[in-house]
Amino acid sequence: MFKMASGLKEISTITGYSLSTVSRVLANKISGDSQSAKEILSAAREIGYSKYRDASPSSNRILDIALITQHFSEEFYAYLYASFDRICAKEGHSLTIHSLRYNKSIKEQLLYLSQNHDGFILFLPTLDSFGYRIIKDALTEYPIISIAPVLEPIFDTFTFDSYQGGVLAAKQFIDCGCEEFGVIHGPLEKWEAELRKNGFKDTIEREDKKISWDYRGDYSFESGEKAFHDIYDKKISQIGIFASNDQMAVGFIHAALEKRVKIPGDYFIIGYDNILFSKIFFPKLTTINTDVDKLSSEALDYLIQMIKGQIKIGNSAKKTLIPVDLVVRDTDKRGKHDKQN
Amino acid sequence: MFKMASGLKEISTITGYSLSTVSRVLANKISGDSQSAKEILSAAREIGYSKYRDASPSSNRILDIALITQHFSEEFYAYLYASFDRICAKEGHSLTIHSLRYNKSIKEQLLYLSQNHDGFILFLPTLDSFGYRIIKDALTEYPIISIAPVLEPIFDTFTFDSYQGGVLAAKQFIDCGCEEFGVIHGPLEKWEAELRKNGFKDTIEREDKKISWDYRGDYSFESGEKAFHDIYDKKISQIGIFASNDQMAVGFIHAALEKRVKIPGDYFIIGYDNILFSKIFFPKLTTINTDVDKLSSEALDYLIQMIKGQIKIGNSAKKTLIPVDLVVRDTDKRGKHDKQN
DNA sequence: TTCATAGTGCAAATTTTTTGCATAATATTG
DNA sequence: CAATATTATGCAAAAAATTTGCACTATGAA
Repeated sequence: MFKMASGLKEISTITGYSLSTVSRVLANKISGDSQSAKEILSAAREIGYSKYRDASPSSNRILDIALITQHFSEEFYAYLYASFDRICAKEGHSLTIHSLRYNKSIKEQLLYLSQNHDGFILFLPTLDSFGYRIIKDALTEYPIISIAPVLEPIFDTFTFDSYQGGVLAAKQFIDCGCEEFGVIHGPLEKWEAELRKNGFKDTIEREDKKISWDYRGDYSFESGEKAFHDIYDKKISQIGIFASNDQMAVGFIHAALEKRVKIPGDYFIIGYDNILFSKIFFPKLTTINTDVDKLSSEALDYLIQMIKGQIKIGNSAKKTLIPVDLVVRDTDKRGKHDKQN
Repeated sequence: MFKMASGLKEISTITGYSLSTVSRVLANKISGDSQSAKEILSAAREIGYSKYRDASPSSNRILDIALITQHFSEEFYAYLYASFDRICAKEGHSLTIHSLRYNKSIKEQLLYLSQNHDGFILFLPTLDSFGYRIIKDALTEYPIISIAPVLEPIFDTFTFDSYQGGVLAAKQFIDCGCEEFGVIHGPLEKWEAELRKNGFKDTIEREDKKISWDYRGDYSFESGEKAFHDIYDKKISQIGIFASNDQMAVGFIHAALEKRVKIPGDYFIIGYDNILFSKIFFPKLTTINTDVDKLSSEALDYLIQMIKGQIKIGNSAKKTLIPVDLVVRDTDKRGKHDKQN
């Protein structure tokens, strides 16, 4: 098996500093910004000397950050991981990705991970407040942020401004002279789906108009198809529809095309997410785009400040909303030949 | 900051065994299968006692396995991660995912990771033999397997049987009475794309027929569209086409439908990968399915045996091919109402 | 120039880990 | 079933690793 003697002696040999100096750096008795400290910390990390993690988080040493989630076989997850990794690499830190196991205690798993990492980014959309509470209590003083949308955050949270997404969709329809409005909801239990819809609804109502059709979907392609059949049977048309995600929007369009219904024309639709297929398939979907790199970058900067002690870990959890933007393609009122933005 | 005294003393207190016993377990002087060893190793892992990794890899302790790749924002990566994680969870081990950084020495990054992990699964499709050689030399004796398709593997390698995929596609067309055959290649530098095509070609030629049209794509949706325009301009039709991946197949179909060309009917097409959209869009794509769970499971079992010393780490690299299967949907000759399999 | 501060190495002090020895528990064999 | 290995265990001594007191050096501010 692969062996590597680890200890102060080895670090001392590698760096050329005496045992005492090495010891003091690792015990935080020498400022982490000094030349010696940098060399010693980097050597310590390299040989895997574990006590190094307690040392000088305020210094410029490489930080080990864990993104903690539950894997899901969806494009979005691949995007999220790639984005966080890219941003993390830019800052010179190291990112590892972990999926929580349901058959084991969450607390135990996180306690273990906290040994090898300097801070956590949580993305646990299915965890409830109770679960977050347990984590908070198990790891007081440990730097943790969350990027999952929740109503009452326990940790400082960075999420997309879903409400604003709904507002943008509504404004676009209104600007284009739409008179009728409809909504395809996401699943009830998803907090961000609720916000998307509310942003849309509130904006429409502020203009003294109202939502004349709605349908409760579950984010799936199939539920988008069903939504179309619902509205088609009701013989409603000439309506601007906001779907809570692109999959449902694409499902809606797909079902519509089979019935030779025109989009845009008979129906106008705006989705949410800007998935790969929304820009490939015809007609190209107008949608709300989320800038994942921006989320990663803000979240990471904040976490790093926390780790370095520049932000203290408190009990109140602040929420930061990352703006989203409208990508005008072909399915909103204006159609292909009259773009804006 | 979060603190946790670590040392034999603490482990001794937790488990109730004497310091000597704890020391001996961690130094492999007591068989890893004994009751005491299990308790001590598990406590050691929990408190993050680093030397525990040198101890008893042959025992039943939880193994920490690293999946090492370069993140990419594609559905497939999310699938791969989720699959490996699921299988790993089933075996009771822990998986972490890491993306290599290009601006830093690969050797250094892997040496660091080897400190905290018991073995590596490499998925580095863009790495050349030279790069693999460096890794092998830096980590002799360390358990590593690869799941990236290469011609001359340096590490024991598990990949899908791409060649067989091509064979299956060819057989399906032949069984359906196709007389003309075409291919949309993947990019030249991708070894598995070459295999897919060769399996198809060789099978066709064994029947004394030949490929009458081919097109070099790059795996993208757009190159599938271009492929259609190429064949359409050449006025070839009534031909069975094997695309090296689903994205190109879907692009081809999409372009064809815009020209009111019939699929199946004028063209028959089989893709490769079985991506989500291939089963959603109309016409539903006949394609080659890869069983990612099977790959994960075989690869992982093998790696675990390596870690436990049941398979010795040698210099010759063996290749294991995981079978693939044909998913008959609507775009091959038989069409919707006459399925087989 | 003088003083304060931070970093350094040596060697002594302290803490942590390993090991020799005696004994207990368990498995193996005739 | 007794006799004999084999393995696990704890205590205390030995060894190894880490920390700290002290003296000294370099650097920057007053």
